[in-house]
Amino acid sequence: MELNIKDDFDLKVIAESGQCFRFNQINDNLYKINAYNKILHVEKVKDKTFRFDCSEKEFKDIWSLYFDLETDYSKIRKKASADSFLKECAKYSEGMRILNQDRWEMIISFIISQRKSIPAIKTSIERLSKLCGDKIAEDDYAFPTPVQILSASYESLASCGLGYRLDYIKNAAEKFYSNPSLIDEYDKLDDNSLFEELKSLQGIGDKVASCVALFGYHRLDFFPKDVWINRALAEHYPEGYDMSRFAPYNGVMQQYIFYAFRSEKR
DNA sequence: ACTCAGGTATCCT
DNA sequence: AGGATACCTGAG
Repeated sequence: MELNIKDDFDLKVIAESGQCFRFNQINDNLYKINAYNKILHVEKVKDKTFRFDCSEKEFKDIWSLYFDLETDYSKIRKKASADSFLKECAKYSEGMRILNQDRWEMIISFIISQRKSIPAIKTSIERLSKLCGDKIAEDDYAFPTPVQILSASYESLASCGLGYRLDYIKNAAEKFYSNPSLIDEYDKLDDNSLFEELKSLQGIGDKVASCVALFGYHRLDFFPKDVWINRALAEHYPEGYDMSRFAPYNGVMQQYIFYAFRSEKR
């Protein structure tokens, strides 16, 4: 199906914003997404017009929410004009959206992310999915469920390059296997309680908890601080960065800074 | 060969 | 509360 999207929607910006690890470029205007046990190809066919290789029903049921199409991102982006550096970042990052991604996948993916480069994170996730996730296409595998991870042998999991994070992942799998409704119950919590619950998991600290809250629970006010953000803030806000100005959209501002600053400095 | 990567747990003071 | 240090492994 084809869709005209007037609001901010740039595949490259989203794919390289670091919020997703299974959203990859095939060629200039074509991207492939692995999410929610499905493969989706999205092609930009002309300005503001995109082709999705799925039915209208599937789009309505899954992808509309995944892309957060009900939220007006151009409106949020304009708020960045209140700050000169953010204005510049937002302009560079036009087309950014915060995806609604699978919560369990975000928990494990961001546990994996610690002290890894983005390519290395992607490699680990692909290996893990191929090892124990459902086959959903010719050479594509869904992200494994808790029980699928628990059913895999320790040696086979270790071969996914997870390193010391493997024990964290197994702990999380046990916790959510024994209480499958917990993942969605977390969504009833307010931001601070959610943050504390996530941090109670082994291997989840401030940064990973913020990422899971922002990208899995769509709490748009979380502002994950990674090495790039810390460098950007040190360089541009030596006196300190004031979070209160952009509430409740600090997380969107964080994505603007991350994408723009990392693209420029890398 | 060697450094560093979207950090966190643990052990200090 | 805040600072220092070790940590599996892959990508450049």
